[in-house]
Order: sequence, then structure tokens, then C-alpha cells
Amino acid sequence: MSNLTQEWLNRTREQKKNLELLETRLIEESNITLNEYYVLYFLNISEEKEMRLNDLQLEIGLSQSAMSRMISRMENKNCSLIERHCCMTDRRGIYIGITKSGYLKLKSSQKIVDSIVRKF
Amino acid sequence: MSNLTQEWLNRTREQKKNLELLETRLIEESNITLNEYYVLYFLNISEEKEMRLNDLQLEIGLSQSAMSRMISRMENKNCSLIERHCCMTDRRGIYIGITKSGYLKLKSSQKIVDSIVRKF
DNA sequence: AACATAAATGCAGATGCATGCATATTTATA
DNA sequence: TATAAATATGCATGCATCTGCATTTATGTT
Repeated sequence: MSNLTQEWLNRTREQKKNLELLETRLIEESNITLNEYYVLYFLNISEEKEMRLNDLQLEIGLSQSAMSRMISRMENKNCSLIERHCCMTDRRGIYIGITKSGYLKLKSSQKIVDSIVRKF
Repeated sequence: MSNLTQEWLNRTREQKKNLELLETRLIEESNITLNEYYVLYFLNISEEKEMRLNDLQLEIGLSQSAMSRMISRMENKNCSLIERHCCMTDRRGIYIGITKSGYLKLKSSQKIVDSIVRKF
């Protein structure tokens, strides 16, 4: 007879441990948070190299308000990685674009992420 | 060629989705949070049916301060599930014990948790 | 005009870090 | 040996951060 709670706990702990390791190393070695890395990652694979805040939110899995603030923090902290411009066809929306230095940061961070995640 | 970031993201999203579902259902149907369930779970499998705050913290994976506050909230919200008594041999420490009604709550919650986790 | 949508913001909850406080344990020394 | 000083440990608390929910504001759509 197996213990489902215990199995669940084991998986949860493993995931949490991995997550913390990844986040710590990324901050130490690349000076960006995991969410910030995700932003760069999704912006870069997007067709236009820019996304609506709304769409980024769905990919990253944050609430709308958390996403809005996350981008604000990211701009304040490292203003050169992304850039914000308003959407001409719908003036309610904004676009977040990845810059050249954002792209370079993504590439260096991705090496770190890959090297860590490979071992999970 | 595989994309490690994308694989990691997929796993992360799956885990997050599961976690949110479990927590939501547990609150709805049993009126306790997942962390509160874990507290009851670990207290019940402990030999003495009580644990030091310190040891609970290690099992549950919260910081010491978060654990301290979590137990406080739990006492205030549902004072009958657990009880706190001071440790006679070391007056710095406290013991958290599970009560009879805590045990009953654990059993009913465990049914819910198991039924959900089984599907993950 | 009424309703829908994108983003910003006020607010409250949960967390971690740093620190404080009380108590235990170890070490130094009279 | 006795005891004073230094250090370690268990928990609580102040504070800052990040989050989600509810609401607001500006703009679009019907």
C-alpha cells in the first residue's frame, strides 16, 4: 500500500529544491530572477520580438497585476534589457520588446539555466 | 535538439497547476491550507504525536519565521486542531501537538488529498 | 449609451532575511 | 571546583518583497 501524500510531498520537495537552486544560481551568476529570464525567453521566441503584457502574463503564469509590477521592477532595475512602447492600434495596450542587450543577457543566462536544468 | 528551458517550463507549469488545484480544493472542501494539512500529517506520523517547531519547519520546508507565523495563524483560525505546550527540558523550545479533532480533520482531508493527487 | 478589455494601483496575505530576546551550553579563569 | 563570560540555539518580530484580488482608469467595441 502506497502513501499518496508522501509521494506528493517527495515530488513537491524535489521541485522546490530545484527551483530554489535555479533561482539562486541565476541571480548569483546572471543577476536576473527566474521570472525575468522567462520574460527574455518568451520575448525572444516571439515572432516580432515583442509581446503584449497580457500575453506575457499568460505564458509566465503570473496574475495580471503581478506581471504589471514585475515588468516595472525589471525596467527600473535593468532598464536596458527590455523596452516598453505603446500599441498604436490599441492605445490601452503596451508592448514589451527585447533589446540587443536583453538578447545578450538571455544568451548568457540560457547557458547557465541549461547547465543547471540538465542535471535535474 | 531539445530545448531544456522549454522542458523545464513545462514541468514547472504542470507542478504549479497541480499545486493550485490541490490547494484550492483542500480549502474549499476541508477549510485548511496545504501547509496546515502538512502540519497535521507530520504531527500524526511522529512517534509522540507532537513535534518541535524547529523540526516541523525542516519537514515542511518553510523558513523558521514563516513556520512560526504559520502555526500562529493556524491556532488563531482553528484553535482546536493543534495545541502548543512548552518543552520542560528546554524552556526555549515549544511542542506542537495534534488534538483529537486535528486527527479527525487530518483523516477527512487525507481522503480529499489522496483522491486529487492520485490523478496527477 | 452600455459593456468589454488592457493595464495600473490600493490593499492585504505569506514569505524570507535580519534581528531581538530568552535560555542552554561551552569555555575561560579565579 | 565554582562561576563568569562567550557562544549557540529556539522562537518571535520588524521590515521589505512578491503575490493575488478587487477596483480604477483609459480606451475600444457593439
